[in-house]
Amino acid sequence: MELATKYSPAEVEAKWYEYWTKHKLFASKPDGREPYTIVIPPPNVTGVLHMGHMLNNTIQDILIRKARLDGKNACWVPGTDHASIATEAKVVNRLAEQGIKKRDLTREEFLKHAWAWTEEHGGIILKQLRKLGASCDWDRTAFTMDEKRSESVLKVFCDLYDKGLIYRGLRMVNWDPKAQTVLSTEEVIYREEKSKLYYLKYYVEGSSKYAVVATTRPETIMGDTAMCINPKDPKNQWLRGQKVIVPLVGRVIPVIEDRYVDIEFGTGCLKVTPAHDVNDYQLGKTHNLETIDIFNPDGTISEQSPLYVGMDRMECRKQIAKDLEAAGLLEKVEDYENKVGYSERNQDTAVEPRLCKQWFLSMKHMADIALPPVLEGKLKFHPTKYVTTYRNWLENIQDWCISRQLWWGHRIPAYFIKTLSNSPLKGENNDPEKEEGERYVVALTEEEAYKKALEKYPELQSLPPFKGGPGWVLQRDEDALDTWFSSWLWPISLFDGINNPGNEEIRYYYPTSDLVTGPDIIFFWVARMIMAGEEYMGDIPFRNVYFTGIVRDKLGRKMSKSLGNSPDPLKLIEDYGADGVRMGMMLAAPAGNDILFDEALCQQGAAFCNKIWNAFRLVKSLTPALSKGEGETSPGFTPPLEGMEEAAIRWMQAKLNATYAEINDLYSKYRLNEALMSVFKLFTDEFSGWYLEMIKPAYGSPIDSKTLAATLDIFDQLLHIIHPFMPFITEELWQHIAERKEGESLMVSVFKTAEPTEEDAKLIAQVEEMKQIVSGVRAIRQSKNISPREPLALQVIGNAKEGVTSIPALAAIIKKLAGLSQIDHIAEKGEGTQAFLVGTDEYAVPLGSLIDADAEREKAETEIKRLQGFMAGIEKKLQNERFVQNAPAQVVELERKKLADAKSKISALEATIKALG
RNA sequence: GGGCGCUUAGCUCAGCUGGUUCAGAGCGUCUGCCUUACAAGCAGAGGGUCGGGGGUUCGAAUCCCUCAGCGCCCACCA
Repeated sequence: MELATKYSPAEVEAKWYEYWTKHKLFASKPDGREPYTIVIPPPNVTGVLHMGHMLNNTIQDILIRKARLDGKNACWVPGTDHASIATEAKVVNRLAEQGIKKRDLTREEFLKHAWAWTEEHGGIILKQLRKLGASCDWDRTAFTMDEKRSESVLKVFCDLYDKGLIYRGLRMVNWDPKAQTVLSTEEVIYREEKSKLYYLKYYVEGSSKYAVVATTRPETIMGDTAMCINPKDPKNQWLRGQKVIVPLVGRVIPVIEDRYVDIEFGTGCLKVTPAHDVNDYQLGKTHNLETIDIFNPDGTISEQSPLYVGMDRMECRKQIAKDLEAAGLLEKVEDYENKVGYSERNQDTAVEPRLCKQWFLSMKHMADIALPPVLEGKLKFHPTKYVTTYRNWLENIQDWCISRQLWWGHRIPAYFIKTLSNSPLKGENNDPEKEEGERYVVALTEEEAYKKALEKYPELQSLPPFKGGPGWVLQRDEDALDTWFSSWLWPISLFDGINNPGNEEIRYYYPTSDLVTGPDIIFFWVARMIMAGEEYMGDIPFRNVYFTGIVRDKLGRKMSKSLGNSPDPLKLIEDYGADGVRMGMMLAAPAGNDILFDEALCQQGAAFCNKIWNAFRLVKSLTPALSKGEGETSPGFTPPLEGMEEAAIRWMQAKLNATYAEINDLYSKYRLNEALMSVFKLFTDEFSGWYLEMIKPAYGSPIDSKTLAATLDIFDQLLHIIHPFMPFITEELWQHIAERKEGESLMVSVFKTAEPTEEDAKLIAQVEEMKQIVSGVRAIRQSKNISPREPLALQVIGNAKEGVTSIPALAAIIKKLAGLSQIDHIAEKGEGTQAFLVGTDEYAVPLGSLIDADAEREKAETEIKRLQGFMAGIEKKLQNERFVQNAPAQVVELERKKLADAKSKISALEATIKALG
């Protein structure tokens, strides 16, 4: 079979992905093996693959594939998230393009469009993951809004309500005027912003004097219902008990006093707008102030305001500044930096504090159960620094606002009781801005809701009938739940653990093994999954969380559409192959740090594939001859010398075992980039650079069949080690190195190496020494411009004869790799040789007239000087009594050895100078 | 305003509880090679005193203090 000198990934990757899928090799079912489970962080159902996903899923795939090779029952569950705000926004936009407004549609009509959109775009991202090689158990693909997951969500809502943990309350919440929904505190991101500080004049009623108030939001003056000063503020004492006039508006408001006001800020006067600021709301409550809501839900000025009705809040700010100026009510405007909250999903929309009634989950209990497993280390974070972040958040937790004014999502299973007759129930009140008087029940079905309603409100039975039926009906809450209220159940709901507690799957797969995700969703998702896990399973949802970094470009900038610095993942795969891209990602990804992505790294990945490919071509080209002792029948066969091949094989196996032990350790610490680097060096340097050169027969000659078999075996092991990182090329070559039955795969062939032994370590050390001798000779060739083909002799000087050249097999390898005609052991080196040291052993290559005596002498002298300085340092140390007394004996002994070594090196160098004449 | 983390070779990063992996790796750079697996390659070389300062210690990249710079998270100062 002819193999091209370059590896071309495209066909190979498509072929093997199909093969794996066809034979269901990613599938997992509970069995007797140890489970290894990962649940995918579900990407947005209508999302498109970006570099963050690439990194995240490459890591998950590496872990899953490693677990498979370790013989575990690996199960990677894929799925998508309905992403209520983001998806609803996309659907709204699309409808807008068609000239359809959301508010003109019924809920059912809108949802039809949303599902159509989901089906059209849904799952594209999962298809893209296949290109990357992701070995998910696709038959398990789930969606946060599919039947099982939806049922789980509603059940949990009802359960938590019954436990008294979910409540409905009137609160100051964060309102997104664009999406027109509330957000949780976590969904608001604050950005430092250049803005203006406006100084407004508030005239004292019936006086020509005025107070000045500094504000960043002049457009809220229509909602002012007080001015506040600090009672201890001397400069504002004159305002005590006065009434002031809101500029432009003309409303007269009282001056109140509260220690909350910062005397130092601005003029020490604060305008109080209870409807539009969290602190002002508190003040309003304390001081019994009126609340005037001057905004509509879309951020325009409401009818409640005497001025600017219908104008957008941002427009209004500009206009009001002009009008204040014109009216002489604006004292000055200063530049100012402040933090403005934006919606996490609509990053161009400033969030508005707004008072309204929402559903909340009480978090105290959740924090209490979620904190211990992480603090006690039962659940581990990698890197550990996030434990502090986690703890901080949980210890200062706020209740979770879980309702959203959206249709795309899980509709809240709460039913309001609406009276129909002319005689409503006493105290009935469905005003969203009033706390009291609401009647509702929470139930899984409407039928159940009726029953519960009658139980909870027996007075309903006495309500006069309406049009022949009961005098009341149930009206289901229009709102949907926060997306994260479904994702927090993910590790449980994927195995149907809410609907079918204790089923076989949940018992087998839960707790899952590792979660791989970004630190940006530690609160949104990770913490809440731990809460749900503890609440519903009484156990952690996963044992380890590996937090990845953010993918940035090579200049350290975040990848963004506007910068155009985000490569298209699929294009990358096309250009470098999935294996190449995977390696490129991983090389750039130190555990827990941001990754600076550089396409050149994919290049390196692709080059490594090529290296593997060509090493394979060499191995494949070797033709076996009979083994030693079986005769030498093949023409041109050179029998192995002094056990050279045996030594090479033993060494390579030892090196492989030792490296794999190291790699396993790195995996356990999630230092995957370092593991990959080890794999890379093992293959490139040790196997290709040294081992293959050791066993490679002369051109056209056959190879001893035992050596070939051993080499194939080593190659097989290397493929196993590389496979998690580069699944495609390894599978391709694995199929070529032996006869395989249809359905077999490298991916599921369990692999283990032997424990490294002391003898292994000794052999490895000997070969390291040997390599240095070879490199020493090569360096001489390089400096003297001697062709590798020209044979040289090597002199082993004096005691160096006890080194590795005394081992025939290693000496034979040295001869082969250094291109030597002979190795001589001599007592003292003669003239015309160039020497080099390996440790304290001295070697020399006779070069005759090629030697530049002056240059050599100078080099030796410089080195002697350096060594003398080195010795002086050590001697000083050894003369220091406190060192000798206090330092461990080992350390002192070591210093003595260093000294002795330096001495012997110097005498060797002196001999060199002498020999130069 | 609190908290966390970072600063080591041109770049990206390893260096755990202080002393043989102590100054490392990969990439890049330079030099020489089209050597019959691979020029997406091979061989060889150069390069940092570990952000600044101080301290502890026989001994500090490693521990402590301090200054400077950078990054992230949290927090209602208009």
